Amino acid sequence: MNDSPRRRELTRLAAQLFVQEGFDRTTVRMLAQEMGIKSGSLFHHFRDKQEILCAVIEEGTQNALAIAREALEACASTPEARLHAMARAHLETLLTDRNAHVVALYEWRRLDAESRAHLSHLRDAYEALWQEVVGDALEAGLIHGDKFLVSRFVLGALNWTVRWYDPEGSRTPEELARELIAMITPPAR
Amino acid sequence: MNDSPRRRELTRLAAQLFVQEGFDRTTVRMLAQEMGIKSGSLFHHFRDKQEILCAVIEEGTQNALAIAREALEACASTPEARLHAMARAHLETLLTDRNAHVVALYEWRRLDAESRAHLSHLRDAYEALWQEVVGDALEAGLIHGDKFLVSRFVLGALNWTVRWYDPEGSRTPEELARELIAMITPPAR
DNA sequence: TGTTTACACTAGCGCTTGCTTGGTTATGCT
DNA sequence: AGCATAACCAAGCAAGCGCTAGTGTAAACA
Repeated sequence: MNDSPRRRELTRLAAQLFVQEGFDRTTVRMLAQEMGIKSGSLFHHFRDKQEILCAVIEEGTQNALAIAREALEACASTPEARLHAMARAHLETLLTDRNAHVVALYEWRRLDAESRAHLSHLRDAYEALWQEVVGDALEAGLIHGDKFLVSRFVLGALNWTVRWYDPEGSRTPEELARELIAMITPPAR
Repeated sequence: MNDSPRRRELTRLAAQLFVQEGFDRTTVRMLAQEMGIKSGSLFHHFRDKQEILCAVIEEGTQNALAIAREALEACASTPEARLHAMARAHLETLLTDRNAHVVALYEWRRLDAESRAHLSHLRDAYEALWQEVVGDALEAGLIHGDKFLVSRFVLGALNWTVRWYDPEGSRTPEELARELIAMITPPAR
């Protein structure tokens, strides 16, 4: 019941369906068909439908966390570079792992109590990373305001992009990140 | 089938249930019970379940639009005052009409094609208002960046507040609006 | 060679869903 | 008084839901 390569693949397919139809409207039969098996076979890989949702969100969040940490290690250590790296990493995960993140954003409330508690820790770790980077930028005088408030405003702006951002359009995540950081930092430095 | 006072009341109750349970998990029987009638009677007021969702979102959006327009008329005509008035109005609607807005944010995709088309116009009108105010602030040199991009970033930051903002907490919408505007405007003016 | 393990199948149980039907009661106008 | 209309109810249909039980099969291991 733990994670096999097959389960990974199924989780990816499930994420896609959850985005298209929403969690509640996605039936186990639809999931099974998309996976090329019968509905009964699905419960060999997942205990119940809830566990599929949990798996989708967990993988998405874990990827986001990993990518953010890599980005921080790879970039320069100036507060501005770190801020930019975080924003860019966030936007890139939002694209490469789009389905999982849309599910995490829109179907969070369908999680039962224990799944939610488990995943909350992951999400909190990610937000703590943001607060750390934002805090450093504040101390350096790069931006101004309250650490938690700024973190939340920025995360909101970034997450909202899934509503309007078109990957086929002219802007890259790199540019988008730069424009966001430019918006909250004074023009003359 | 059009809007009676009773229908208004029912719409308000529906919004509350949709927030608690989500649209798909809210059954017509739950709706009816909350309204103090039997499930069959529900279809005297609404053609089908979809129409209830549509009514909830329509009223929320129309209120937001009205309140934003009032706020703009009531405030000073400087770009900064107008920006602040819009942010504050948005946060206040998000509070007073919280249920309807949460539904609009999270259950938008459950709308069928025609409802969505109808409501898109309302939403576009609201966003156009923001773009106008942001555009003026840009021309006045108050903020910098792209008109559409800034509008979307700001709207994202504001809408995200429904995830974390606690009305019982120490911050008022007024303060929150001020802090957001401060974040995107250079400190020295 | 015999046994285990992983994965899939068929069949269907018990329950809930949105919505309809056909009829009853309350309100208010003429 | 007579009538129209709005609001409601009890009962239930057809479809679909998540999930279970029991079985088959092919590869991996002893």
